[in-house]
Amino acid sequence: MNAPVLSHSRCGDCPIRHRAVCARCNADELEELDAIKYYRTYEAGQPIIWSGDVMNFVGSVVSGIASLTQTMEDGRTQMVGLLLPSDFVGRPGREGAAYDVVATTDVVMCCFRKKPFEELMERTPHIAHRLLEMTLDELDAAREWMLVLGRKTAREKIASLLAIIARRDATLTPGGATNRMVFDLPLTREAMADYLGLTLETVSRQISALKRDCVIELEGKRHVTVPDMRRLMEEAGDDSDGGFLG
Amino acid sequence: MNAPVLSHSRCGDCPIRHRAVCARCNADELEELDAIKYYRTYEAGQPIIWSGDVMNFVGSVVSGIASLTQTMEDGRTQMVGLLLPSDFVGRPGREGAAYDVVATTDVVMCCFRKKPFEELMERTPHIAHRLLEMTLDELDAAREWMLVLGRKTAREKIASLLAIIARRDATLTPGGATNRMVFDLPLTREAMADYLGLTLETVSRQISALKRDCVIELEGKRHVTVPDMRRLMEEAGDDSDGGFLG
DNA sequence: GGTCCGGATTGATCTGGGTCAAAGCTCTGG
DNA sequence: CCAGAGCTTTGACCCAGATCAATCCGGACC
Repeated sequence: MNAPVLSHSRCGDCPIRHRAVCARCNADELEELDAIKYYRTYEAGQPIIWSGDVMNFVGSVVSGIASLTQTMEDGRTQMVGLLLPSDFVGRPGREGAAYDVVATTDVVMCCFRKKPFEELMERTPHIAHRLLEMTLDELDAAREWMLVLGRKTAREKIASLLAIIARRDATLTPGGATNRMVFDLPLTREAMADYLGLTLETVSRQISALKRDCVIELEGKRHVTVPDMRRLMEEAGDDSDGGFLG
Repeated sequence: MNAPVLSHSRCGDCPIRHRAVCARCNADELEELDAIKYYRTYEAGQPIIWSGDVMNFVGSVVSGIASLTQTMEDGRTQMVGLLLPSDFVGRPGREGAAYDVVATTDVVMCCFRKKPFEELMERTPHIAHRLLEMTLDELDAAREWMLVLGRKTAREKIASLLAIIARRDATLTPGGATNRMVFDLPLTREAMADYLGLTLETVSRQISALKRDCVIELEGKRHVTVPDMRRLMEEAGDDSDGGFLG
């Protein structure tokens, strides 16, 4: 069931190093990280951790998408975070996991054994500092999402989700109008519903509505073109441009 | 408009020291904190910081309640955090504030000037460590709240809020049944609505319903008695007891 | 080709919570 | 004592989104 451990590679080569916890490490520190580092793969749908389990590692997503979810006894579930490549998983200094972590697509994780990682962190202020930064980022994202969940309409929720995914995933189509974007939805309608606090039927209807109104174009069920990001941001009820338009 | 700076007092005397950032500091470090520390008061309703403002301090709430809110252009607002005594405000390493912070009741804050605080943090790993812990706590709270906002019914939302306030504020009535609790609501119906993603009318109706069903007793509009916390937790749709029952 | 199966879409209907409106409390100040 | 302001409650009605149910689509596999 557990996927095989992949080959080691120098931490400096890690494909996510630019945003990762080790971004500012010197040679000695990288050496140490390499010693406790390993890669691990998970198939789409596979659980990575269950809420309450003891977590013996921390790490970053290298590729694929994982989600953090909370579930009530009666089955209602709410996704509380989306882990995209370079996002960090794990809570240094905490024993157990606080949420279920599930691989939404096939996922490759870059993991560090927890105990030695914490020891290294103890000795290396800039790693603790970087972790604090990343945690503050997550906190901001969580709180932004609270506004989406608490106050936005279904249509605005969908637009907000598309905007977030575009911000992280999409490539500006070169040469075209500056604010055209193209990407693949990494989530099923049901997963979107769980993220947005909606039902999958409502998600489907609102996506159809956005398509009908030419806010987005769809090719198949997953491939999305946003002809005008500005328009999408308006639909999201978001005044700021999210930092990706000039 | 700005409230007067209160008298200094040794950091060791700080009434919130038990949970505060300086909980583990030695004498030298406390000395340093004292040098950059001051108290500040805000009246109920007064803004403490506006979203986007440059923040030149960090600090903790000593007494009173403040709230973090986000507002859309059309006026819809969502409270994204409740700051109770001992909670930390401010984002070390960040320039601006991310949300509006408003004093919901009269508030006393224990503040540290930001620049020197950050320098001290740079030199003092356990402060950075403590901040990371506190930020992780906030992240957990935010994500727990996402489940409330996304998936719970109005009645469950109210019960969840009452449970949270009880957990932080209430005293177990000594001698009585072990799980009886009494406290004062520190929020108006409107503020509750903003926290819960509801309207104030719905909040009022659901509180009346909980009263009618004997889940709570009300004396005036703010003084609440919970005769059986277990029952309240059930109403909140929360299987766990939140850690305060035997 | 056909059949299965796991999404996704679309329609019909229902309902929880929003909206609009009218009182009702309680405190302050004259 | 009354008047007014601010908060709260309650009622009547409405609508966005949930629920229930019927297809539909596009692979994978025989």
